[in-house]
Amino acid sequence: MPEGHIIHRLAAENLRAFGGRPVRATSPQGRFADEAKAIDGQLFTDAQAFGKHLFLGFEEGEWVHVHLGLYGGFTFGEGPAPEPVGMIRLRMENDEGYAELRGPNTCALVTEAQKEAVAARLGPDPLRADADPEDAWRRMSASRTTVAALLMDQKVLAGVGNVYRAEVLFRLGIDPHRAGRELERREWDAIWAELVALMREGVGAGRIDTVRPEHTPEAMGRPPRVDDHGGEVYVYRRAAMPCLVCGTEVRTEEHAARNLFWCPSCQKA
DNA sequence: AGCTCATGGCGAG
DNA sequence: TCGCCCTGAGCTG
Repeated sequence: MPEGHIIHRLAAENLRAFGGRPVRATSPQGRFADEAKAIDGQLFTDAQAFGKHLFLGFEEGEWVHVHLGLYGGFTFGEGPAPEPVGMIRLRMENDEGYAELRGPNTCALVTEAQKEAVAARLGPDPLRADADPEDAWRRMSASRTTVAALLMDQKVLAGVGNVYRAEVLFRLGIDPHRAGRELERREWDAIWAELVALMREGVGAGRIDTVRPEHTPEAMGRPPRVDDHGGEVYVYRRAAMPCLVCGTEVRTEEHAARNLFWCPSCQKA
């Protein structure tokens, strides 16, 4: 259940667990059996993240391309891997430990060229050092689509999902329904800066926390609340609850087939 | 046992 | 914009 911060974290975790050593690969579920056999026993050479896309590199030059989708996930364990439970698309093991991949939207063996093609069609990723926010601004500032939809469009920005988009717009007091072309340059600069800071923090924490110290439930004298996603947030999945800043009921609506959350009072046009 | 929901994305029309 | 794909948890009955 991942936005970009989790994918970058997984790249580091896979590299730490398997990097520079041979890895045993299997597909207990069977749906990745031929590909797992092809990489079985190779050196695990690299792990890279581009937005929500994860690439695991192997010595013969191919990559395992993973996209977790809505509910895919990795788990890591120490020691020998236990009997498979449930649908394990890919399991990797070495003498120290193992990793299991379940429910990915994508799990495919690809060439270097295919990997580059995936990276090329993505917008800048706030978590990557080589990201150029100007690419995103060009698309944003030319579009009649809403800022809410643009922030989730991976061709515009890579790695931002439903939680970060809701929280960044809240923190900057921006109405999600405004068109991209109506954004001011300074507002875009602030959005990018917030994404870089919040997502970096998310990589370290492994969860999304966006509430400023002065607005935490403790500071405000409210009962603590942590959502199922595991972080402390202003509006994401807080529909009909009081805004942590102004007390107005947080609103929700379906917006381009995803749930959008915002405070109608703090986020005005 | 069956439904509903979830931090995502693709292709068809 | 819709339907569909991936899987498991947390309900309801």
